[in-house]
Amino acid sequence: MMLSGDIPPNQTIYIKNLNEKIKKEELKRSLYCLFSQYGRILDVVALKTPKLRGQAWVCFSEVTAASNAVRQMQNFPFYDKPMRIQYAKTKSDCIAIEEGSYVPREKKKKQEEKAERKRRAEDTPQSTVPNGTHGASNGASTASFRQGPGAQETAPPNNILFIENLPHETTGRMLEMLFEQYPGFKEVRLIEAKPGIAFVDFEDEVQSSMAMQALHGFKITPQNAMIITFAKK
DNA sequence: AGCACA
Repeated sequence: MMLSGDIPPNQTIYIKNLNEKIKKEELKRSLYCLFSQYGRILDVVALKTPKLRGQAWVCFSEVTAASNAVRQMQNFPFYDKPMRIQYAKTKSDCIAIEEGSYVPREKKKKQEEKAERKRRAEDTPQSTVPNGTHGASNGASTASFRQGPGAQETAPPNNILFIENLPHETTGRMLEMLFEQYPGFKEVRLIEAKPGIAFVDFEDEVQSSMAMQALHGFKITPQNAMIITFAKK
């Protein structure tokens, strides 16, 4: 049983059945946030051409990351549509470049060039992104991968985030100020019996993922970088 | 359904 459709493993995953109403830039950012839990992402490609809308490619630095993503995120409801994920059929340019094997592809035929010009016109300029994603970040917030390829217990996405390593003095209000700037925020729950941890609720897993990506590693004090994972179900 | 990187 090869459910992935007979495509051999690839560092890049191909995603289809994406919600076509989402603007390209937002889609790419959300995919980046959602998939960065599986490994380092080198590139996210999404086009809004008639032929390519509703699809995207996410390039990982490791095949194992791609494999985990294909399995664990299969059918994940993303903007109200289940993602269909396969390995990409070909090697991504960004991967080839990293390997030093990149050769610019053949010049396109006239036909295709015409189609491409047409696409430029249709790919209407998207209004600039409204939300303040780049709000809070101090130094250590971007990279969330300590473990190398190998041991990996990635919790499945959850609309509830689990926060650890908080200073015991942390108040609910402090955490609210950090998390409420992200769309879908509902509430912070401190655990009285267990100082240093908290749960933060979001409307859905996509939104919790965005906040996690943005705030993981955020230093509340120099000794207290927040550790954020999806809460266990 | 549809596999690109300009």
